[in-house]
Amino acid sequence: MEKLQNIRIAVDAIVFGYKSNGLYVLLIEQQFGSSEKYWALPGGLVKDDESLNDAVIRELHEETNVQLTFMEQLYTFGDDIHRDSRNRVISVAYYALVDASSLEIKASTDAERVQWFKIDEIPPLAFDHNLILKKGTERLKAKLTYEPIGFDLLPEEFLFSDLENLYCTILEKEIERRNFRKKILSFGIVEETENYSPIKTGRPAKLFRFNKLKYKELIEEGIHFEIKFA
Amino acid sequence: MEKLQNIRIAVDAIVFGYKSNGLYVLLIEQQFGSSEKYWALPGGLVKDDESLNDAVIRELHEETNVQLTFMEQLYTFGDDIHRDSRNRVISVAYYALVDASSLEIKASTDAERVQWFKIDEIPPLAFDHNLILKKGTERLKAKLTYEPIGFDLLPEEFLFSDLENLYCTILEKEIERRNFRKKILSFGIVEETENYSPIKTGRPAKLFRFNKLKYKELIEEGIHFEIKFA
DNA sequence: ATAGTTTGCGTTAATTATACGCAAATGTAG
DNA sequence: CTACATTTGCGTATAATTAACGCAAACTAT
Repeated sequence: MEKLQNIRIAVDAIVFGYKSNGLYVLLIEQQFGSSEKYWALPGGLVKDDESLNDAVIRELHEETNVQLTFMEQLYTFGDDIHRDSRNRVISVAYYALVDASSLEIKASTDAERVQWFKIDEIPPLAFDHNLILKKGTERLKAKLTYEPIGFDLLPEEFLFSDLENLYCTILEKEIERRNFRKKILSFGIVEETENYSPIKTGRPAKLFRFNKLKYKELIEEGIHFEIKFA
Repeated sequence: MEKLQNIRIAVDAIVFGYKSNGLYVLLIEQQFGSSEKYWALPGGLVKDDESLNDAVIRELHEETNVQLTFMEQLYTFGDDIHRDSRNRVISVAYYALVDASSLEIKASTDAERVQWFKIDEIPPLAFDHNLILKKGTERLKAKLTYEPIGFDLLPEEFLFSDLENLYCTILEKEIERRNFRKKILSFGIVEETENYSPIKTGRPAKLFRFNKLKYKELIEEGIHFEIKFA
């Protein structure tokens, strides 16, 4: 007769948002026991009849109110047996992107407070969530260079300088503005709209849009999206 | 009062091996119920007090006898609630590499038979293991192009033509022999030994060795290993 | 000896990346 | 109204890398 496992399984999500001054992460404040409060990644236990994916979506909906533009499994954290001091919990971590420019977040009953934190100003988090976040940030950086997910952090229509700044700030690298533009345009996945930015400084700038369909077509044909820097 | 979860957690491992005529995977034959036998990836339930990593190592040791040269977490399969028809089981899949040229495998009590299968001759597997294997193969292909893990499939000392063939067969691409050699050597992570191959056809060939230490040094300095093909 | 095979080193042309130059189109300060 | 600061958008010269191929060296088998 097989002895039943005593391991719990949870999901946690890193929600990334970009604003012009940096990369942000959504954290919630949770109460532990009677007094201790900790900031933590949104997440919770998986239900018996629910897919991992659904579990993440449910937890995010319960605790925040974000409209995801991208989500992907990150890693499963189960090597540290005591990552949760109360029970053995294995966490399947996800990371997601949102357009933070058009976003309201809510604080529901589950989580007392929900707040954006700048990626380089993260407080000590519950469990091993700092570790999860580190891994997530590395993955985001890596992915940004070989898949066009930067657009998922921006509004539908955006300035080239926004895109450029996004790459600069997330990858922490300098970029040559003119070569960057040439490269992105050469892929043929970004098209200009007839709209102009309302910003009133310098030469008026066209707004651009990412053509996801076109990108998928080109992938079929075998193009290789890559943004490298010195 | 919190209701306990009724979800089991397992690990499964894809063990890749390379022989001169192709890429292979290690499968075990398992008995289900009274009559049905299925080939499956080695794996099993995680123990309460055991890390995920240890669980994989233990299962592989119990069921096979392989000496791993590389192992990494692949993906966690938990979206199909009925992937195991008996219970809800979430599987954390790993993939590993071995030098198959110097390898004996055993069949222990757990698994009746253990066998290498060529990657394009895989039978229908238990659970969703065909899906896991597909994802693992894609990951191996991708990783091969941006990290020097091909060496983990070869013996300590190898011929350049072996390395070249490995890349050709796994990535299913043609490569230009002379440019490939130049590229690999230009990274400075492969050094020639004073030994020669015992093969008695054509010009005698030097044996080469991968310098892992040197690779790590160069990574620190920021080199970017990449093998691309048309 | 001669043919067949694989290795090892090289050269050249094509492509891609890098580093800039500079005019256009606005707002703003004087 | 003019000069200036600012940001956009397009271009060009040069360096670096990649792709395509030539060919001799060093062996074995016949």
